Amino acid sequence: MDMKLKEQASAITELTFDLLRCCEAKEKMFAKDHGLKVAEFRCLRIVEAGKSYSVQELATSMHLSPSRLTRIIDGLFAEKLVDRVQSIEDRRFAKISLTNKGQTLVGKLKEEYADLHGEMLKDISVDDRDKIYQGISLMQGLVSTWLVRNA
Amino acid sequence: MDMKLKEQASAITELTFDLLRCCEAKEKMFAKDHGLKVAEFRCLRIVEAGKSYSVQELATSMHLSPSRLTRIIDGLFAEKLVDRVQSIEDRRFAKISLTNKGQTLVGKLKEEYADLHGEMLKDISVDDRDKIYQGISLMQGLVSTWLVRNA
DNA sequence: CCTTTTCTTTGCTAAAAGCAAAAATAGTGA
DNA sequence: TCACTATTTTTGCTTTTAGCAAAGAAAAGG
Repeated sequence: MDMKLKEQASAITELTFDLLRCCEAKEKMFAKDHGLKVAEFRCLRIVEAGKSYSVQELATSMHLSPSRLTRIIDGLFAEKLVDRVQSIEDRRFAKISLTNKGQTLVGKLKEEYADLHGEMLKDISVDDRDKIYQGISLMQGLVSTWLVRNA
Repeated sequence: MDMKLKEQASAITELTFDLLRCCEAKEKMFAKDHGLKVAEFRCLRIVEAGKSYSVQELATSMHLSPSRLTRIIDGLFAEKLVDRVQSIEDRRFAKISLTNKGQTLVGKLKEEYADLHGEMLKDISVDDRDKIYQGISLMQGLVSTWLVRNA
């Protein structure tokens, strides 16, 4: 009865584990090729041009501690990729946003990172790409809600 | 024409990125709950009972440097989870294998880690689980071969 | 034998990350 | 008002993760 679940769970566990290792290696390569630390790349990748973020927001969406984020932002600030201003409404909050230089870089990063994936995906069928999308989408949703419940 | 590819690549890039962060958080929680460092958990997860591995083999399959592996194995050895003996045929090689204690632990780890995924997967249909499997399987293959070509 | 190659370890350094305490600010109840 | 509490971020410190380059040890070939 639950045998099927157990089997599928095992198989998915294994695959996800391998995928994770590969994707980490991939991220590391990409960041290095662009003169960024992995943490910086990961951070830049989630900030959108024009929006501003608190340290906490960034920490939460990156699954890291606020103190860790302060350090990552320090680095980006030093490279003039982000601005950091105190919020006027509540001066405890920082407002982190991309500088012009940051926007340009992030635009390029997103484009090139998508191109890299395009390169990987170009030789398979549209259908298979859709299977990848659906599968990962489902999985991402599950892991995400599991985390909320269990963290 | 290639518009479809570009779109799909972007979407998959984004999703994979999010999935990665979540799975890393998940691994970290799991390792911590079992009194292991993340690197130790990752290493234990790939060694099978009865088999023996060289440092290099482990390094390659974990996408890490041999020197890093030496240190991880040091830790596991200190906890008496693995044995490390010199190969008799070629004494440059180390032969890393699980101790009894290690086998017991790894058995438990694998079971519980699969259970954790079973927990996540239990409320969706067999069909959706299969979609996850297929999607991740395809993606893992692509990233893996991309890495071989580009590393 | 001597040189070269291969596998692992060691010493050192950098990057990644968290914890606990401090600092700054906001909010609140007496 | 003012003392106390809560929130947000930063700082100091430590741990974990990771790689590089050199050293050590063993094999392989000339």
